[in-house]
Amino acid sequence: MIAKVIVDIPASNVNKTFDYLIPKTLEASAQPGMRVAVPFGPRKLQGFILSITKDATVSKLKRLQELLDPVPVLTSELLSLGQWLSEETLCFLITAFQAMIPSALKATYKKEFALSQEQHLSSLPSQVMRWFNHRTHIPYDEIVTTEPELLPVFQKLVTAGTLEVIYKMNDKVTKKKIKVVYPNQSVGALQTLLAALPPQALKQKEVLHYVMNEREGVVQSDLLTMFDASRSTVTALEKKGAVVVIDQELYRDPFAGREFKKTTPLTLTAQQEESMRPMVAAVEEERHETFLLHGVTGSGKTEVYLQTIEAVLQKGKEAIVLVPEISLTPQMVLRFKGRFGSRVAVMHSGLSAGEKYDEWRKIQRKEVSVVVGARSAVFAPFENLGLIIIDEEHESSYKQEENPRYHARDVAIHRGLMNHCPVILGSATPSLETYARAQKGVYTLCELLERVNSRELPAVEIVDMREELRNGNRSMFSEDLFAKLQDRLQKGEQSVLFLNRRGYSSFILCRDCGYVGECPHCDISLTYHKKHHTLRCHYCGYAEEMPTNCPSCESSYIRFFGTGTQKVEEELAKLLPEARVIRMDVDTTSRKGSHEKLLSQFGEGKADILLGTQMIAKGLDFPKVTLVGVLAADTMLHLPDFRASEKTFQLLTQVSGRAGRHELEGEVVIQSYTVGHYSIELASKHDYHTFYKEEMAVRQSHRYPPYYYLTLLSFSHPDVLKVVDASEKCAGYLRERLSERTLILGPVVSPIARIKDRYRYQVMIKYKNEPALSRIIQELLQHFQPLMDKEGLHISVDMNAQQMM
DNA sequence: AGCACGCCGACT
DNA sequence: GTCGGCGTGCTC
Repeated sequence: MIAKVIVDIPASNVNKTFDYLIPKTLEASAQPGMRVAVPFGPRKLQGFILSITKDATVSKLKRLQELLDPVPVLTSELLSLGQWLSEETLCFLITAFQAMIPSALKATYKKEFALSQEQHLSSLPSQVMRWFNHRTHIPYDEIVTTEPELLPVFQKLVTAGTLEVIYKMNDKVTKKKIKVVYPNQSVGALQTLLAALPPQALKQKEVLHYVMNEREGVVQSDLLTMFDASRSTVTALEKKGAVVVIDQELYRDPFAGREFKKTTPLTLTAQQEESMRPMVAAVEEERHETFLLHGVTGSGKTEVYLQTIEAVLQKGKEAIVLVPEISLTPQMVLRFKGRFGSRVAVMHSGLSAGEKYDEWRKIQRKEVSVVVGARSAVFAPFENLGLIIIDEEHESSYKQEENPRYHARDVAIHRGLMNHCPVILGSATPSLETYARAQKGVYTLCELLERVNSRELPAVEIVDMREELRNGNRSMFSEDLFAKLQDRLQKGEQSVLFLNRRGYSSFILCRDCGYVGECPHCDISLTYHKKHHTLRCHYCGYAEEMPTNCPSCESSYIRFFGTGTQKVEEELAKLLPEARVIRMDVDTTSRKGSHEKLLSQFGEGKADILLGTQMIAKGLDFPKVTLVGVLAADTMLHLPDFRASEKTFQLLTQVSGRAGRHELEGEVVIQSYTVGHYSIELASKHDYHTFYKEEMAVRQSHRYPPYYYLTLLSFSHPDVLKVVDASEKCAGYLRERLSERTLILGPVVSPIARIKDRYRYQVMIKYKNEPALSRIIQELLQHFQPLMDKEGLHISVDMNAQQMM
């Protein structure tokens, strides 16, 4: 039998299957979707079996070396989904498959030198022999980093046959194994065996006496500490056939030992009930349908999800819930764990690679029926999928900005289609694309326009900060906001202050000459890092000491413009010294679990003001919060992005929704320098529908999505002339082949003109109907392949660009 | 990706 | 005359 294998190299010339002979011994167990180790040239690589056939396309076959999984890691559905994904996003097959499995299953490769058979150390030159002191294998990398001039010597010894090169392949993360001791015979038989033990075998007696009643097994290390015994005691018992020791895979449960308060379904409002009915119907009928659940903040979308999932579980099926990374908070997880207990797996970036793997294994082994996770959880290997939910559907984090450049929403809908199951997109501020589709009837629109507690949405006041400045207020708090903060402080109520991080990033600036610290390799300003007192580049990792004097004019008035939040915190301390402030930003939440800790402190009333960035905009739900302040609403409005208005509207709406969710009434103050702007104006009125109409008109007149599709080609090269030349040629190539109604813009320089010493240009394609676009771009890539290989030109394609960078 | 094979300049 | 530069093409 022949296995068609796709190997672990993302390159166009190996983006196809290779045939391998399946050894007789593995024939029974080899299955499509398994990872395998295969010889590839002189190396040993990981690969995936795509299919198994009788005959091969080539004659000289190698045999596959090893099966790396007892059961396939890719289900047959995922195998075909990968195919689809690679066509849809124009990525290599291997890249699509790698995105579907936990990174712990990725292979790492190592090259080593070892002495050949029948060779003796003494035949080595002394400077090489030194390396073989106390070991038989010398890692290639070690020589490269410490004594690269010795490499040719090693190489020569290889050609001479004295040394050989060994290619090693390992899993990235070793599965945590634990030894468990089980009784190996009936209690009666063991009783006899126990009696027959020699009298001096005290430890064995004790241990066996204990183990024989533990049919569930005992962890060996526990057993040994319990009786102060050693490994040999257990081995002796094993030899006598009394017990058996089994290596068992151990789950690292990040929620181990945590109690989840069981919650029961809440009574639904009439609106919730009405929205849910068609969703449950689709679940019952196992029919694909995409729903847009448009519910204002606090309208109880989550409860609708939970009860729809309940219907899925009733049917014995499984559900995927996608949540944006940033709102995958413990609060959120608790709601799901509280309702479905141990039937839930949770996948988010806060988990270690090992923990992620363990959660994934729970899905694979059918130990859970619900997964709550960020973007990549859309690939959960369920085989009986009954529902996919995407919460906060509009969030940009659902788009992966590296290969494969997929949007989780598209993948979800495709999986829904394949599995005959409904997909629910939920949001208070749906993306224009989604809402437009709902309007057209492509998706079923369900609206929840009332909050569950019938509370009014909070009153929102917009403050013109230019006015404040004219009146001599140079602080970052308007008089109004400041007065309200004081008021809450007096009443013992809580406030949330929101600062948009962008535009406030922590660059350094010379106040004399205007010098801004920039990365020498990337056209981007350096970010100040407090912990190392260095300036670092976000893109390439370049770091330098924080200068004491301006590198350009020697002035000592060089200072960094603090992390925004830090600065606000300082000012708060000056103006409201009695206020207890909790600051949440990348600096204070980088440690594991600190995010959670800070929030629970705030929830317990240990602070009066929560000050933070994006990360506090979502999902927070604290009864005592009655004031929300947005310090600068328009910092992201001026970004070079046609979605800037939409993003501003979404953010302001989300933030406003944090106030007055319970008994106490809430109030919101938005400070802005662009008060007339419709996105700010309409967010303050909680008026999504008018915003939708206005923004749609703008999109139509500028020919942007959802009226046009948008594909972005990016080019990069160390030589600016080369990249301009290449991108012009590509634009020309496209102009010749695409229809006249399609717009091809550029090439223009990218918003970030240079990263890691490579100059960047881009070409934007706006189109309504271009059925052959994928094929044409594929041909373009083929056509320019020689240029990419020879000159080191990089071309990246984003078939559904969300960001212009 | 990594490696071997292959064709043109400065060296024992 | 050879060692070695990296351009080209292949890996089942």
